[in-house]
Amino acid sequence: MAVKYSRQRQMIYNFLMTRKDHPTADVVYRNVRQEYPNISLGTVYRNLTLLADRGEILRLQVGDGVDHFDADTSKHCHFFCSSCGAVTDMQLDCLEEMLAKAQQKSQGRIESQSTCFYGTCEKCLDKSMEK
Amino acid sequence: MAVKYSRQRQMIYNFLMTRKDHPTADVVYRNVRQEYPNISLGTVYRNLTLLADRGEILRLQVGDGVDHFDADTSKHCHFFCSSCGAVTDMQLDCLEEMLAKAQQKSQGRIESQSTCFYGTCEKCLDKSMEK
DNA sequence: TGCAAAATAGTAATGATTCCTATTTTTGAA
DNA sequence: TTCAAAAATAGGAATCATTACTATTTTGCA
Repeated sequence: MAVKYSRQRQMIYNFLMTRKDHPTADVVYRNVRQEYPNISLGTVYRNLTLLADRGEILRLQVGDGVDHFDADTSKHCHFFCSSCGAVTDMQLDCLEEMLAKAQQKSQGRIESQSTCFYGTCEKCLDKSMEK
Repeated sequence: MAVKYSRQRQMIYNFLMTRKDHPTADVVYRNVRQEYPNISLGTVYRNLTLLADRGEILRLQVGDGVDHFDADTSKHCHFFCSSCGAVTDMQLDCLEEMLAKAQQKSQGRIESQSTCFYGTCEKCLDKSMEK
């Protein structure tokens, strides 16, 4: 099943590259539709899954019941604000080391890792101060 | 909304304590039903959510589309085998340190962390060797 | 250019989880 | 112990993110 080019997939990927807020499939759909009005939601889902399966993007699950997508496939962590639902990047330099340690401890083969921190983001902290 | 005792919740929690394989709500339901035949699936979901919200159990999302639950709330990581779907525990000693580093880097308040490794477990590696 | 493989749009189906409501259980106080 | 308010339950309906289906269109190689 060789992958063939499609304008829709290109637009989905391009859109994802412009965003650092880890949009959901529905957000991708609503945005791409502005430029390409009759793209279908199914196409968005199918292509996000295809891109994720091929390792070109990341699928994130942060616990809000919806999958998020990230065009940045470099090793990094995420932070989920349980107050506003924002998903942000976090760079931590110990990830390589952590993966190595895990591989040592495991009898299986470890291929990837995902870390998410939970709490309240700066903006939401400030807002709760104001009250 | 004070929490009142219920036999159903007690059985759900007791069952979860006996298991180290991080069962899903449906697995909890099917097992608890053996001893308490007319418990309802909604009750299982409601209580798992209540227990998780109160921090007495953990809700895990490993990417298979279903939530898993863990009665072990101590700091540890998980490993998800993408071949058989098993979820196992992994002890890594760098978690405290990692949380501290993350808190340093973040302007927000970090409350918890979740790490999952992905790959193929020992059993599945062995099976694929046999062929 | 012609054609098989792949992709799409649009819609229906799935399935985990949540919601709803009448009834039952729990628990603190009289 | 009895009573009543608050909380919980069973059972079923509803939700909603995601996937599956199918007729049609697009892609890309020979």
